[in-house]
Amino acid sequence: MIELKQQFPQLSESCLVDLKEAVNYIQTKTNELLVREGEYANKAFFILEGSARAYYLKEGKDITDWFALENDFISAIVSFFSAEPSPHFIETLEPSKLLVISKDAIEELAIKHADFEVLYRQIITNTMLQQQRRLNAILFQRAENRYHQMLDNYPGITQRVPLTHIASYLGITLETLSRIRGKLLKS
Amino acid sequence: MIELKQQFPQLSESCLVDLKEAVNYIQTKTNELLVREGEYANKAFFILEGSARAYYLKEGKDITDWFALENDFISAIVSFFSAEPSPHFIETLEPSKLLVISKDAIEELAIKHADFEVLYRQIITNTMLQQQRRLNAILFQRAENRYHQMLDNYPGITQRVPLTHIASYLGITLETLSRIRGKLLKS
DNA sequence: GCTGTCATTTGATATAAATCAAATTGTGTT
DNA sequence: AACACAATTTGATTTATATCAAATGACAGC
Repeated sequence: MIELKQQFPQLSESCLVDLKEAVNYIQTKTNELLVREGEYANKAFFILEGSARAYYLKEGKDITDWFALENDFISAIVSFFSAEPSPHFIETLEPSKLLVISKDAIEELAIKHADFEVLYRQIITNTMLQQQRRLNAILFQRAENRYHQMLDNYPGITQRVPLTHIASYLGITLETLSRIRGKLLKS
Repeated sequence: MIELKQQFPQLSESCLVDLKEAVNYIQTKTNELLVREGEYANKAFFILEGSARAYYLKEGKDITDWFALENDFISAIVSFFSAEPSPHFIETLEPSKLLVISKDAIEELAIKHADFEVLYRQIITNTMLQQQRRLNAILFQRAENRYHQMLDNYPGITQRVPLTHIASYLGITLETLSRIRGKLLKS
């Protein structure tokens, strides 16, 4: 409870009480699957500690679609929001502590508590805006700039996450990323 | 009123009454600016007839970021949702009939009417999912496939919108698009 | 401390698409 | 119809990044 209050100070007491009822707390090791491809992934995860990624397999290749670090939400958004089987897997990238909440519970909370509804809408909106930025980066920036931008947004990510995942997230190959990093060292 | 009811059959009568109060009806010619760069673009537009695009100027180049046809919403999403000055312009692409509604009015309606709130959240969610698809297309599909996908999603768009805009939306140059179209004719 | 496996780097070549430049087609206006 | 101007096509060359292939580095388990 105290924890939730710190994480979501904008929520009212009564909302926090109901939220506490609705969430489950779990702990994981590295590389534990939270969502599998094909599932109806009606759960969202909030990362208290550790990290996770959403990814999918495209012609056998593992493509990271989303990273989440501390205080981020992560879900298999396609399945979560459109109630289709998930194209995404979600896995932890480090030993992690997570809160889990079902979509039904979220919708209930949103109906009952206006402040929760605002938060929910904000999270969706922020996700959309972040995708907007990512789209922009991929359309109009060189691989090198995208990598630097990523370092700005997630400092230290290269120490926490294998480079393959970072490369596929940036839409480049592992080799290209390696060359970019190599060039950086010299200058 | 009758019009609104047809456009939004999921909304309750009382909500439709308030919505009617909140919207303005406007008619435009081709290439009329609805939003200018730098504005605080706190308006959303619903297209009854015609079409519009959101675009921005990137190093002098005109980049289309979003198309809207009949029954689509369009807004300068960055400014609309984050209350920053808009990087986007919005202009009509054909003579159009539009509904205009302010963000404040939307927020009020969302507080007062749960059904409107659901609709609002759905629109944001759909925008996010569409961006997800677009990102995917740009990351993993050839220019040629992206063009065909666009034709599937917006049949007849090439007759309604200059190719430059379609090219920049797809993240390719006008010349490349022209070659793709040329190749298509031969096969 | 060695060994095997996975992660990363480095190298050579191929390719989709960009860029630069010019030609052609289309369109609206007096 | 003739003109100007915008939209589109076509051509030659360049470039960023992918792909294929091999070498090196790092680290977990014996």
